[in-house]
Amino acid sequence: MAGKTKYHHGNLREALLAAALEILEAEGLAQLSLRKVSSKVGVSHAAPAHHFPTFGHLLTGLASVGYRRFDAAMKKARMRAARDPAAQMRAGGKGYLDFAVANPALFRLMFNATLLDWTNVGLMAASRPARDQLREICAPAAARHGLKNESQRLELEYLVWSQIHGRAHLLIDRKFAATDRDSELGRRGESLDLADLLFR
Amino acid sequence: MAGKTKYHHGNLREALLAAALEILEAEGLAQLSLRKVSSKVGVSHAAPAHHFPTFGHLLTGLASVGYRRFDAAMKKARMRAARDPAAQMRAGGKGYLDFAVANPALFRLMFNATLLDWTNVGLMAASRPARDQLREICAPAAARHGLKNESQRLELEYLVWSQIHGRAHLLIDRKFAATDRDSELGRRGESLDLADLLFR
DNA sequence: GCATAATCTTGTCGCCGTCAAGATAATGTT
DNA sequence: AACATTATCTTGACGGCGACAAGATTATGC
Repeated sequence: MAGKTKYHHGNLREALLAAALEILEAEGLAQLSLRKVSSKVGVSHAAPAHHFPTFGHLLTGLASVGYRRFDAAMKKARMRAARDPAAQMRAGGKGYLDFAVANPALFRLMFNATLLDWTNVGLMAASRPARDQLREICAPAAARHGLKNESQRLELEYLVWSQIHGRAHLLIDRKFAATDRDSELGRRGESLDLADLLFR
Repeated sequence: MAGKTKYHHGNLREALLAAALEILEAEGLAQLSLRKVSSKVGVSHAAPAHHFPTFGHLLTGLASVGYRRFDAAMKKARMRAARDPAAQMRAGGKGYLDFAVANPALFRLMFNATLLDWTNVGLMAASRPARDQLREICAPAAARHGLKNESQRLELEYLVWSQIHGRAHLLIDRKFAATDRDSELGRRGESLDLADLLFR
C-alpha cells in the first residue's frame, strides 16, 4: 500500500497537501504551483487534477488543514492556562499569534476571501471550531459588561477578534519595530492589554 | 505630448500604474499581469520593463500609490471630525476602514510583506505619513494612561493599530455577519469601542 | 548636426494551469 | 474466475505568463 513505484499512489491527496504546505511556508504563495507540488510528490503534472480540479481547490484544501491546526493551537494554549476569563482570553490570543507566526503564508491564505471557495463544505466545517472558540472566550467579557442582545455580543467578539487578528497580521508583515518583535514585546502586550481594559 | 500613435508614450509609468490599479480592484491580484496591463495601456508586452524591471517592482509602485491615498483618506476623515482625542481616534479609524473597503485588493497588497520590496525608498517614503498619523492619534491616549517610556507608548500604538487593522482585514475578507456588514455595525463599532475603553 | 542615451517592439525561452486522450490498476458483478 | 466498470495516473498539447536579448525609434545633450 505504501510501495514506491506504483502506478496508483494510494494516498495522493494527503501527500499533495503535505508537499504544498512545505512549499507554501518555505517559498511563499507566489512560488506555489501544482507542477512543483506534483514533482515533489513524484507524480506527473496532471496527477492532482482528480483530487484538486483547479489550483483554487488545492488552496481551499490547504486552508482547511490550516484551520484544523489553528483551532488545535488555540485549544492547546487555553488548556495550559488558568480558567479565569482574562487568562483564557490572553491564552487564546497567544495560540492565535503563535500559529500565525509559525505559519505566516498559510495564515494569510486562510483569511484571504478572494483565494478560497467559501462554499466548500470541508472548509466551512474546518473553520467553524476556531470561530466557536472565539465565542467561548468572549462570553465572560460580554457578561461582565452587561451586553444582552445578540448584536452587542457580536460586536464585542468583533472587537476582540479584530485586535488579535490585526496583531497577527502586523506581526507577520513586519510592521512592529525589530526590537519589539525580537523581545516578543509586540507579540504579547506588556504595558496595555485588551483583556486588561475589558476585565479591570 | 499626449498624442496617440507615438513610439514613445511620454507618461508610461503613471499610465501603467493607473491601468494596474483598475485591473487589481476589478479582477484581483491573481489576475493582474504585466502583459494585461501593457495591452490595456496599448503598448507591447515588454514595454514596462524599463519602468518596472520585474512584476514585483510594479507591485511596489502600486503600494506606494496606495499608501499616499491611504494617508489622504485618514487625514480627510480626521479633518471633518471634532478635535477631541476620542473623536480623532474614531475618525482615523473610519478613514482607515473606508480606504480598505474601497480598495480591498490594494489594501491587502500594501500590507503583504512578501510581495513588496520594503528597501525601496519610494515605498518607505510613501508609507511614512500614515504611520505618523497613527502616532498623532495615539499620543493623547498615551498621556491619558500615564505612559512614559517609548516602549509603553509604542505598545499602545500597536494595540490601537492592531484593532483597526484587524477590523479592516476581517471586513474585506467577509468575516463579519452579512447583516452587520450591511448595516455598517461591524464597520464602526456601536456597543463597544476601543476609544471608549481608552478614554472613559 | 551628431553622438549618446532613453524608450519601445519583436521574438524567444521556460514555467504555469488546464484540457484531452490514453494507459494502468482497483473495484464490483456475475 | 472472468469481465466490465470505475478510479487513478501519464503523456501531450494549448495559450498566458515573467523575463531576457536584440533591434528599431525617438529624445537628449554636446
